[in-house]
Amino acid sequence: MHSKRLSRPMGRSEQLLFLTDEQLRQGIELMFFAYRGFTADPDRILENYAYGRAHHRAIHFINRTPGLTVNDLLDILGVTKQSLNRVLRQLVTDGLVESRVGTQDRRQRNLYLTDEGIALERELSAAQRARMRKAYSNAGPEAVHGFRTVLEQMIDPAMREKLLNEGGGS
Amino acid sequence: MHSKRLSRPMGRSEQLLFLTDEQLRQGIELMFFAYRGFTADPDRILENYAYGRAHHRAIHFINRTPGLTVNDLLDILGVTKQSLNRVLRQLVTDGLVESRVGTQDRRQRNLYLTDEGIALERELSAAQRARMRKAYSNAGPEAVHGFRTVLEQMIDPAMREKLLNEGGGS
DNA sequence: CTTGGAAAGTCAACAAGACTGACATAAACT
DNA sequence: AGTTTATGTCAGTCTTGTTGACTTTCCAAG
Repeated sequence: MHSKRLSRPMGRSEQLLFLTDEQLRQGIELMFFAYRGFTADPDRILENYAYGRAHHRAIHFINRTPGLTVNDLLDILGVTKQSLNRVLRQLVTDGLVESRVGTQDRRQRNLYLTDEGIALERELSAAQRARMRKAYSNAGPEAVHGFRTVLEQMIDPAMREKLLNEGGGS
Repeated sequence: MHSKRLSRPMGRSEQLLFLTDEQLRQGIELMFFAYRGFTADPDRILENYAYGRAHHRAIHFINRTPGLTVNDLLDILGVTKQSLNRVLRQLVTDGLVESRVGTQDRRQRNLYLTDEGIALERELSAAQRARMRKAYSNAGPEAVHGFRTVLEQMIDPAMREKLLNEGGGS
């Protein structure tokens, strides 16, 4: 255990980390309320389009990695193909997502946002980034680093590896 | 780390915080994946009881504040009373929650966990605390402080006030 | 005291978005 | 040729949200 030293004197590591059940409970509730705040803005926007969080997630990751396959998206989102397919079909029908037959492997479908899809993605991510930016600014750079460090630890190990194999940590 | 160039000169705080869209996007995805990890353990446990996340939330907050009214819980959870009522009815029927008619105002119902309810709450929160404890330990005390600071900033202001009026600062 | 409105809670019906299972098609692999 | 893989679809179920209509209880104005 790599324990960072604090400026003030401390006892055992439990004390250092304030790992009482009460402290942990506060952390748990913080996650709950913060996640709700985090999704509030996009949820409001999506109501105007008769879409839901599922559509947002699909749009987000297609935007991040244009040309990814349905299977790639399935791995990221962790839902069933039937569930994803309903959402994807709507987005393709509505002209927000384009599904092109793969070039090397023609069983695959490569997914891309259309101009309209890009426009919605911008609207959604702008709102979410604004909230994130405000939270970061108010908290300060040291806090942001800690925020990221703890959150990374909370991700399921298998998923964390996948992310590191592409996103490239800071 | 590929640093993006901005079109305008950065203000001091922005420079410090690296608030590029790419950095913010990483924060957004971190929230998404971390929240999924955060709820994974309870979700697994709840399957054995044919309950869902909604039941977990109700149980959690009844345990935290025994005797709270349905309206109190409604304010915390931010769902409709009809939605909460279904969940609550199941829990009462199954003998995990007791609903006592209010003493001063008999329209109200004060909610308490039964021994069985307390047992399930323990099982769920033990799993969640274990994950939180591990994340905290791996990240270190300074990171934990930053984590809490940023998350607090992400909560909707109205909700944050409510929490401060009871939970007390760290 | 009565009455009318507001508040708390309940019942019923419906919708979004997860799930499973079965099956179809096309392409790739062996 | 036969099997596996990638994708898509149909049908049905479950959880958990929603709205609308309703009862019971409380309180306050007449």
